[in-house]
Amino acid sequence: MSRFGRSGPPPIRDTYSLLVLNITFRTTADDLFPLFDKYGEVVDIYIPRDRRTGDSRGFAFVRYKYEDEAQKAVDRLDGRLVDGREMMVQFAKYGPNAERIQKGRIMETVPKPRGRSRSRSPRRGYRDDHRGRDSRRRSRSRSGDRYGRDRYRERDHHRRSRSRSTSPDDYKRRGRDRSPSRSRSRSYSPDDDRKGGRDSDALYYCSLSPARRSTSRSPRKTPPPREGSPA
DNA sequence: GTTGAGCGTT
Repeated sequence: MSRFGRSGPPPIRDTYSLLVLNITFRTTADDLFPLFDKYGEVVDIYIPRDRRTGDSRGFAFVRYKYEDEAQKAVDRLDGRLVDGREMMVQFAKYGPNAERIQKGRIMETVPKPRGRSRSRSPRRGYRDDHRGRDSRRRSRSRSGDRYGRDRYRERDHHRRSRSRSTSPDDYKRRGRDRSPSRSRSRSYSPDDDRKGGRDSDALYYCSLSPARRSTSRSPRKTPPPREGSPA
């Protein structure tokens, strides 16, 4: 989901995507918005996050409306010091659906209603795209060993947790909680839970997290106790 | 609380 489009991501074919790399993990889209918006009309900004922790992966996607503005932003914002780190701005090479895009613009083979020429070549010349693509998608950092171990531990923990769930004790607790007749009689309705879930229209830039700066930029040291307590 | 090559919707 985009921060600028509540109705969904805007058409990427009409926008120029820029890839911003080397940004801090604390940098948000709102931090890049004023920087990129100054050099052109930013259509949308999206920063992929981790589904586990929810933190930024260290890069962002900025979409411009015009190519010249995007090029200018690349030339200007490339190497700009943001939050103490130089971010690298460059045109995106691949689209969200792994489409090949040039100069930030998708050059997908649009289904041109050219008559019978539509189904001429089923698939051909795509072998080059399949190679050299396995380097990524692994851990987001070179410390993947640590993450791999952590993930393994997490998996083990999850397995153990599930194993514990299947223990007679838990089973008994669960069996007591849910009645066999009730579980079948009553079915939860989505409206029951989400009733009154009013969307926040005032939520323009929900990425704004001033608390981040407050906690990070304001290393407020805890007030020392009245007396030195022995450790 | 950490890390740093890369390409996308929570």
